[in-house]
This record gives sequence, C-alpha cells and structure tokens, in this order.
Amino acid sequence: MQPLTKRQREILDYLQEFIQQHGYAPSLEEVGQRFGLSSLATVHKHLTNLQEKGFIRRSWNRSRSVELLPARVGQRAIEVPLMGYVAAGSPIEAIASNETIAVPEDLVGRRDTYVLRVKGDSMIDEQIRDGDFVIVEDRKTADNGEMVIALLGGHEVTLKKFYRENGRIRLQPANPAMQPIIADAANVQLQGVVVGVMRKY
Amino acid sequence: MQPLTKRQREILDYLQEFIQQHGYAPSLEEVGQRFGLSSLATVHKHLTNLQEKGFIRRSWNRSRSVELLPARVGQRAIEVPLMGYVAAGSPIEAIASNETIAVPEDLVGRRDTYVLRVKGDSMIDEQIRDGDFVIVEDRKTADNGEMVIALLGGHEVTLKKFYRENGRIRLQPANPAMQPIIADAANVQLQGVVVGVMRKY
DNA sequence: CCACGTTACCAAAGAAAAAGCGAAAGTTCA
DNA sequence: TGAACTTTCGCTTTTTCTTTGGTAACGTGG
Repeated sequence: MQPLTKRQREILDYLQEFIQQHGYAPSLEEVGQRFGLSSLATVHKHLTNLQEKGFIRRSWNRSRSVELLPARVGQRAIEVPLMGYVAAGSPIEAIASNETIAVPEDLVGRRDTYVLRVKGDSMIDEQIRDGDFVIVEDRKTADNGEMVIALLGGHEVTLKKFYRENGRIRLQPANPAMQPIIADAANVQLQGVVVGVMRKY
Repeated sequence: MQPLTKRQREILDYLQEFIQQHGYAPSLEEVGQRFGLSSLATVHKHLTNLQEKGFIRRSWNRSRSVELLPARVGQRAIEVPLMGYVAAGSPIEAIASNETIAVPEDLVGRRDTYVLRVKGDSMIDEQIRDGDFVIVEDRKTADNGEMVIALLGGHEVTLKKFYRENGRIRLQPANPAMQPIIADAANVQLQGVVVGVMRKY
C-alpha cells in the first residue's frame, strides 16, 4: 500500500476517529472545519488521494459515504472461531453458533487456532481466571509445562498444565485446591496448546 | 455494509433502543414523533434506506415489523499505540518508538486507548503477571475498585486498584507482599483505567 | 538555476442525494 | 367494519459532493 503524506495521514486519522465516535463518516465540510480548510475542493482532493492510495472507499456522490478499508482497522488481527467453554473437569460446552472473535496477529501461531472461554478457577495460579479467553493452537503434542486442552478417556475435556512422567502423563491444575490427574498416555489426547490469553473488564 | 448518514444512524439507534425497551418495534408515527417529523413518508423513506443498506429488515406492510439485522459491529481489531512499561513503584519507561499493537475491537472503548506492558508482579492476585499487556483507556477519573494507572506526585507511575476514602485515595496493589499507598487526592493524578489484558506465551 | 511533478489551497457554480411535507390509498387484524 | 399501520405520489428545502480554474510552495533530476 502506498505511503501517505503528512496531511493525508492526519486526515485519515481524523476519519477513523470520527467514524469510531459517531458511527457515521464526517461530511467534507466537517473535515474542512477540523483542519481549518475553507474550500471543500481541498478536502475532496484529499479524499480522492486517500482513495487512490487504497485507504478509503467512497460511493459516488453519496453523503458521508467514506469507509475505511481494512488496512486501517484490522490488518493485524485475525478472526478465529470461538468454540465454547472449557472448565476443569467438564466437557467442552461446544457453542453451536459460528461465533468468531478477533485476535491480534501476534497472539496467533501458524497453525489452526481457536478460542475458548474459561470457566472456573482451575488455573488461577497461572493468572487465568473465570471468563478469560484462551487462545489455543491446535496441536497433538506438547512440551512439559505447557498449558494444554486435553481430552481424557474420550469424554472429559480440561485445561491443565502438561507433564510427561515416565510413560504416564500428569495434568496439573494451577489451583492448590485441586488435584492433579495422572493417566496413561493412551487415555490422554491433546487437543491444543494455550498460546495466549485475553481478558475484558 | 454500507455507511450510514447522521440521520440514519440516529434513527437506527432509536430503533435499537425502542426494541430493547419494549420488545417490539415502534410504528412509523412513533419514530416520526421522536424526531419531530410530521410526515410519515419521511420516516418510511428512512426505514427503506436503512433496509437497503442492510441494517434492518421489514415484512411488507406489517405493523411494527422492523427487525435489526445482526449489526456486525465489525468484530475487527484496532491498532493502538504501545506506550511503554508500567511497574509498581517506578516511572513508566516510555518507549519512544511508535510501536503499536493490534487489539480486538471489543476490548477497546470509545476513547483514547493505549497499551502498556506490565513489569513485576504487583497485580498478581488480579491475575495480571509480569509481561502482560494491559489495555488502558485514557481517563482522569475512576470508580472504586477499578484498576488504574496513577501518577503519584508528578513522577512515579504505578498500576494499582483505586479506592477513594474520605478525601484521600488508596492505591491498593494486588499482592499481599506489597503495601497500599495512601495519598491526598491532590497528589494523585489518574492516567487511565485498565479495560483489558492480553498475554502471550 | 530551471522545468516539472506533487501537494496543498481557495472560491464558486452545478448537480445529486438526503431529508421533509401533506394527503390519499391500501393492508392487516381484532 | 374500524382502528392502527404502512405505502405511495408529487413537490420543496437542505445538505453534501463534484468540478472547474487558478495560485503557491517544495523537492528533484538535469
């Protein structure tokens, strides 16, 4: 995408701010006002330039029809599916809906990634609390100490820390009130590894 | 989805509010009344426009048949500046660079928002650990119990929980090993309120 | 230093879209 | 059937966008 001039950048930033705040785009005059431009032609020219450079889109002759193109708003985020809830000791409650949630690009690995919402405080000592979103990378193996989503005996899904101990596997909750699970490798199937956390207040 | 004009946005907002409150949509006349429009034709036109732009749906000639379509409020992400580090007890180390980081849109409020990286474990009991990113909304006031970025005596910046106690202010760390700070309101200047957390493993 | 392309501006006219008005006709449903 | 609504028609006013025709400042390759 082509580089912007200083003025163009300022105007683009203003557009974004305005749209964010009002839910609709500013008119040419409002833009002009903001920057002390007395001629609409000037504003018009700027918008045309921004459009040519691929930062915005406009419908011809439509009022307030400026739209920001994705480069501005969300290029560096990735839409990943929100699959459901995990809690210690209970199966994933799959959310049927096709919900997705935006996740910053640098929280997402290369592979298939999805998001689960945490239920309960089983990982409280790892600073993951009830209601947090964990970003999970779909993997069948993990290293010791990684946080994993594991399927136990084909029916129970939990969020735990993973340790391999001479042939067996220990799934360790990060909550002193809860007991670790020790199981044969054959009974444990990894669903994925936690690569990030997001929380909203 | 096509952009809205000012009026269209106002009307859409009203529709949403009305439906939320009453459980059914307003009649054309009620909409007109709300906006001081004496002609139903005007209202009708607006609704038609909203429908064409894909924000609502109507059944032909049915009373109060307006439905809001999943106003995909852009589950996108927003690029916000990464300002620096906060730690309990030491000034913000401002990062001079113009780094930014992508944050899911629903973690960002309307106002100016930025991101700080947490240093130290002063908020460990609130499940915020060293290295986490906190999303901060630029605000000068806070409610009791909110997590804030506060400037103490003009030089020291910390991340603490905020409590107002008869004229004074208590800044409470969420770590039993650390002491709360009690100060005159005059000496405490709020920089912002934490609205979200992100962590990367 | 100059020609040239780019960016940034201004003023004003012309044109389309958006927003409104009133009245009348048509539907739906209890 | 009548009350409660929605559609439509013809027209006016307001708001916004587009265009035309210039001026001025700046940087770059010649």
